[in-house]
Amino acid sequence: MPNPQRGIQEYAKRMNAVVNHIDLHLAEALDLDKLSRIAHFSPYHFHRLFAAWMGETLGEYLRRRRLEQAAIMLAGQSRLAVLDVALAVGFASGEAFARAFKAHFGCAPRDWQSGHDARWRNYLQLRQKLFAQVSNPDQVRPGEFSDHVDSFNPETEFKMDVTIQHLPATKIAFLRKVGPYGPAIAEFWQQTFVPWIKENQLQYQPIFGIGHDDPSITPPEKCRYDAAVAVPDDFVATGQAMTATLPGGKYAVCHFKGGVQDIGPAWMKMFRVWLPESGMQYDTRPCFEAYPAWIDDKSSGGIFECDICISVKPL
DNA sequence: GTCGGGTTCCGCCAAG
DNA sequence: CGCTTGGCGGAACCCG
Repeated sequence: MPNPQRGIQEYAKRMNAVVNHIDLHLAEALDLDKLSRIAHFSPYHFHRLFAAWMGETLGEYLRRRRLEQAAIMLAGQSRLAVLDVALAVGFASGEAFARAFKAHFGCAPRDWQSGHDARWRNYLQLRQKLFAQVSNPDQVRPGEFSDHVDSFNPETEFKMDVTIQHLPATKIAFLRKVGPYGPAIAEFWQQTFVPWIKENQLQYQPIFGIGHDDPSITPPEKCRYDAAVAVPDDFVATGQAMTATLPGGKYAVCHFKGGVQDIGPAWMKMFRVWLPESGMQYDTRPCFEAYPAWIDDKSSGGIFECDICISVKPL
């Protein structure tokens, strides 16, 4: 009779297909009927399974994803029209969007947008002050930068010299972690992902860390992270692993070298400082960190290198 | 896997 | 002028 382990993997595969489809087609009309067909379940059965699997109903998840995408777009592009953002994330009217946004984030879309704009203008001014005082670092009072984004390690080389690259689509196998970003990610690599890629003889393939959510917007316990490795087209996933295709297309690529505590702030800087000034806008394809291949002593001393890749499209 | 009913929330019109 | 809020009918969702 059927193996229960197989059953769980089959459910995971179907649920994952739906979640993937939602992220890639956020702007389209996605109702229960359509998504349940993708999952190969009947609508009503699917609804229950999804809620049990994800900890929120399909409707709640879909609305949350749309609002979070919108929040990212608004925070990064201060001149984007609210209505355009609403349509881009799949709301069919600006009114419904404004209401849902306020209910979720506690403020109107426009206030969120201008608030972020003001915060980051302020941040840029403080940063210029810091650079002006670089010959006399003692004059920078401790606590002047209270926000976590300012905790750059001097060892860190992060110059934001960004190039726009056209990356090819890549077949990947990945292990997903849902939970707070930060130290838990490093632990996840060491204890779960690295053993898995070694078992599968994949340690010399390009690898990727895919952060699907912005931790300043998505609740920490809902943040999704994929540790991924490039695989052949005919690769069959083993264990908890899933396969997917990393979409090709335009990415803003920037090299990072530094401590694990600085990678988060580097992402923030890219999104909130570089992106608004770039003439590009964030696209809904996933963003990721790219590593040429696994190196055993990669994180020795806490210093590592990677390329930060942000999916973009012209304004 | 299916059905039905209560409820929420969307989408349109209008005004602030 | 674009965005937000309020009212309202109806569709979609949610859950027993």
